[in-house]
Amino acid sequence: MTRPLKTIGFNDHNHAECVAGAVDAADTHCRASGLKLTPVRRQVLEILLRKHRALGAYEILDELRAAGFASQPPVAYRALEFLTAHGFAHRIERLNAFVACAHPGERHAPAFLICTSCDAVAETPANPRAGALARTAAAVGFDIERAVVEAEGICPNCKDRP
Amino acid sequence: MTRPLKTIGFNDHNHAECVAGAVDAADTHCRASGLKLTPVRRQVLEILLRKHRALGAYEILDELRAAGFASQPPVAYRALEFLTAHGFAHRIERLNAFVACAHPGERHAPAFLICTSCDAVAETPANPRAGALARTAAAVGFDIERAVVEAEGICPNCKDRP
DNA sequence: AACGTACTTGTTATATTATAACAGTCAACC
DNA sequence: GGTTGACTGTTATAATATAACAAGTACGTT
Repeated sequence: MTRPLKTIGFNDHNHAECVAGAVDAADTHCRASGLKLTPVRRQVLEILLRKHRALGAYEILDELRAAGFASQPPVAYRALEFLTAHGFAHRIERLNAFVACAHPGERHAPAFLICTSCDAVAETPANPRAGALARTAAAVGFDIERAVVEAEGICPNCKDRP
Repeated sequence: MTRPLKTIGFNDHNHAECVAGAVDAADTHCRASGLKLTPVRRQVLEILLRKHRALGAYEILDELRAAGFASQPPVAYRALEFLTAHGFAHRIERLNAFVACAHPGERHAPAFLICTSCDAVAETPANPRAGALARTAAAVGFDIERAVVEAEGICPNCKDRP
């Protein structure tokens, strides 16, 4: 039995397993779609998954360097472009940072909960076609193609232990 | 008689009047609240209102320079900090840019429609406490303090004249 | 008027985030 | 086995943002 309300990112879990599983899933998806999960890309995905929070491009670059990869900015940015383009990671506009995707593979419209106390970022599905904004947009004739939805606040863990 | 559906930012209007009115409103609000709408701040607000789109800090800086003000980055950033802190302007995270507020004065939670074709930005009221994201947050015990909601797409003007 | 205080501005320097441009590498395909 | 296209490495630089401190200004108090 699953606990859906706990699956959006603020709960404890077996992290090694979670990382390996997500990398495997990305691997499988790439194979199936003719995409190349090259060593740099895989490494960046693994870094994001392991840190399990939003990382700036230059933090990722430091980790890449530590892992023996090239460490010039374009290396990180190109890997991140690949990962975000194919839904394996997302950019958090508010933080100029990146997180591994919680629901990789499927095309989806994510929304994020950002804890301002511990910097944790949780992803949750959004529906750009529902809600007041979608109705407003429709009413004025604006066609929404993509939406950035990032809520900042205090996560349950930080609330419990202030 | 007003046309409420047309008031969110994509319509034509008497722009000189709209700028002057908004600056006056800010002026009045500042006087009433003990805030200082200093020359630089007023000028930045006027620049934002006149351009009527999202402007980067360095674009604003160029305009400030043209108007005879100091032109080092902190000058612009400080004015923008004042204007955004008091609700006379908003930061658009997606664009690293700023827009004049469409509903200055009142404390409010704005959402934005950003046209990817003509760069127009329209503001519309959002309610962070309604909607699916708010329910998800409540369900997991996340307290939302602030939300970034920025939809990108094609505005009615660009749709009509492609 | 003289003073103190809080805030605002001007300025220098630098940090942080991101991309352009081009040369070299590699794997897949014909 | 050569061509092609994608990926990587590297240099350089662009774009966005802030720290730190000196100097000026408004304003209430004496």
